[in-house]
Amino acid sequence: MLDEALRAIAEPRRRDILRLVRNTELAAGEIASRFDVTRPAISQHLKILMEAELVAVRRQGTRRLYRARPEGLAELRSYLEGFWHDSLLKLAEAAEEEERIIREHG
Amino acid sequence: MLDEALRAIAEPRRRDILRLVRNTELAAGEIASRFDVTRPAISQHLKILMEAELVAVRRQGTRRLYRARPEGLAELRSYLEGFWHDSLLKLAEAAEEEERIIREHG
DNA sequence: CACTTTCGTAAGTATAAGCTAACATACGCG
DNA sequence: CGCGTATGTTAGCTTATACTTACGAAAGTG
Repeated sequence: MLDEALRAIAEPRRRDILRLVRNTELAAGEIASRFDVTRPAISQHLKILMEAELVAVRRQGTRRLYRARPEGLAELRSYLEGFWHDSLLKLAEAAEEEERIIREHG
Repeated sequence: MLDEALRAIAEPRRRDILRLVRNTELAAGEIASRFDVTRPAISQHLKILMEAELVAVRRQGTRRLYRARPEGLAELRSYLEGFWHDSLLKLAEAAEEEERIIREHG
C-alpha cells in the first residue's frame, strides 16, 4: 500500500496528474488533453493512482471525474515524517553527546 | 533532485538501506551482508542514494562508511507536506462551504 | 435499436531498472 | 613494491514500465 503509493508518485507524469486534480475534479479526457501523450496512457496512470489510493473517481454519465485523495497523501507524508523525525532525533542526541564530551574535557 | 529522491525511495531495497543507516554509520560491506543480493547490487543502490543526496559517505581507510542525510529526507517531506497541505486546505474550504449552505437552507 | 461520446483494456514495443559475474581501483601493511 | 582487504564500475541478461494502436464496454440521444 505504502509501496504502491511511493511507486506511483515516483513517476513525474503521475505527479503532474495529481497536481491537476489536487484542487479540482477533472474528467479523464480533460486530464489527457493537457499532456502530449495519448489518452490510454493517462488512463493507465490513473489506474495506478487509484490502486495506490491517491485519487478517487466519481461517475457522471459517460464521464469519470477524478480527484486527489488527501488521506492517501497523508499516509506518505507520515511515513517520511517518521523517517525524518527519527534521524533528527539521532542528530540531536549526537549533538548532546558532543556537548557532554566538550564539557568534561574542556 | 526531488525527482531523483522520489525515484530512490520508490525502491523497497533502498528504503531498507536507508533504515539501516538512519541511526548508525555502516560500511558498504556491512550493509550488503544484511541482504540476500550481491555486494555490487548494494553498491549501485548506494550510488543512487548518494546522487539523490539521501545518504552521505565518509572514508575510513579502505572502508566507506555510509549514513542517512536527514536534510535530504526533509526535502521530500516538505514536498509532500505542501501537496498535502493544499489538498486539506481545499477540503476545509469545501467543508465550510457545505456548512454555509446548510446554515442558509436549514 | 443505431449512433455518439467517453473511457478502459489488451497486445505489442522500446526503454529503463535491478541483478550477477568479472574486472578495476584505492588503501594499508610488511 | 607486492599482497590482501574493501569497494566501485562495466557488460550483459532479465524483468518491469511507459507508451501507442486497436478494440471493447457503458451511458446518453435520436
